[in-house]
Amino acid sequence: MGKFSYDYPRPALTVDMVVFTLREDRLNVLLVERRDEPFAGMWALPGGFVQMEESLEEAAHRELAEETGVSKAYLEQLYTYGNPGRDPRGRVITVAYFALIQPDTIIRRGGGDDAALARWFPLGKLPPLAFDHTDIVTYALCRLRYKLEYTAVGFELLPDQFTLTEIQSIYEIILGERLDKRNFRRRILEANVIEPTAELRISEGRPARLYRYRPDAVAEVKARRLFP
Amino acid sequence: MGKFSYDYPRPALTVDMVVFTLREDRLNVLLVERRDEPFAGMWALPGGFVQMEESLEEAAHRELAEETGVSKAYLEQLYTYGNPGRDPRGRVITVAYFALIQPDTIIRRGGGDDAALARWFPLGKLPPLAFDHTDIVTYALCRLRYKLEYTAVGFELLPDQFTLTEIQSIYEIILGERLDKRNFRRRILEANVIEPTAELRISEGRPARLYRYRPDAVAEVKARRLFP
DNA sequence: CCAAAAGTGTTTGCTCTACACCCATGG
DNA sequence: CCATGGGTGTAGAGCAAACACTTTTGG
Repeated sequence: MGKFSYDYPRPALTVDMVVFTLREDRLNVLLVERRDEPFAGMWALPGGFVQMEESLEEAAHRELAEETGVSKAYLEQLYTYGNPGRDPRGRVITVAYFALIQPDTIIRRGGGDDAALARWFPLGKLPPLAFDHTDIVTYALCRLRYKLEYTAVGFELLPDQFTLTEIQSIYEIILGERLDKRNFRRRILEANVIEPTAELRISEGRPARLYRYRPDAVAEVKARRLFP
Repeated sequence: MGKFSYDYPRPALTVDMVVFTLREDRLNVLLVERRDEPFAGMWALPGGFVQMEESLEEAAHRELAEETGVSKAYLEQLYTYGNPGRDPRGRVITVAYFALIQPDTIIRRGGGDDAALARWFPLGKLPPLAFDHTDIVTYALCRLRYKLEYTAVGFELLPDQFTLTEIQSIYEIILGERLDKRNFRRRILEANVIEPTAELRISEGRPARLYRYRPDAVAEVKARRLFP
């Protein structure tokens, strides 16, 4: 490493978030409209500068809260993008995160001082994005699908209590394929990551047992893939 | 994202590499001895500052070449570490990479101007490391094992031609367990990632067929895990 | 009693694992 | 001909996939 000098010019450092949620049976991504150049008027991932006294994860949580009002979310570091030229104004490195939030979380559309208009877009109907953000979204989706098969991350997209049919439909939406009801139920119950509650959800048809995620469940599943 | 100002104070940005190779039937990590404070005299991961005109990956390749003379290596981004306080001199974010290089690659021990003494250490005999580098090595090993099961990354640790017994022992060393010879051979051949050459390796006992990695093989294996 | 969604087991095929002997060469 | 490492197949177990009907409630 040699002489460790601080006199070099430094790139700027930001965090950007790919925030997923479920709306109307589709996976959606949160985007904000840029007010300033470059790419003014285009949509972009929410994000911002990392402050000097906060960790990267804290920066991600803070930016998410500032721009959307969401204070609790599952966050995971995705990848760090640093090609020169990805920002026309100069050298900007961004640490990308992906976030999962529960449906019906209220998004504050343009609350904080740093906030622009924030909107959900269903995947597949994304507008052109600023910077290299389309690449980031593509990679985030790939990672989400991959993680879903090996971990219990799908529960982050559900409210605290949910029916088995609801969680199955989460998996079907994200993976983009239909799953067998009996096999799915058997596997998710054998995986021991959820437990039944005493309550039922009453709607049309026969009431459904409500389950909750077991907080003590191991996040990473060692054995073979859980799902599908 | 709001007002995109460049007047904020900026953290410094480095890349650090966890370079793995095989030596004497053990997985080894390359470390350099620090000459300057802080942690002068301690061992650390090779790495250095990202220049303004190079990508992160280019920076990693350049630092690896400068400090070790190694110009060709498999490189993959691992994780970005940015806790305030990880460097006592100020805010330094590091993008960690892991690298795999073929055995018997000659390491230049202190060639370039930026180079300190570089040495291989077998895993399990690592000295205390500077900064948070022990965490980084631990995570890199975890990721290497994980990737080995789902991808064909193990070939990066082998010379261009190799015998089936040699690649099996790579897997055994990294995974830390013995594998069944027949099952291993069947699976690796069915995976279609290697092809036989016309040559044999002659040593003690019956000569062994040499194989080579198929460059057109898909790196990520979609189906079930390949190995073990 | 009808519509709507919840809930429930078994059979079949396939994949993974365990396991032992013969082969080719050099000395 | 002996020592050394290379190379090969099969049987059994466990896991995953396909598949259809009964149950409970509200209207």
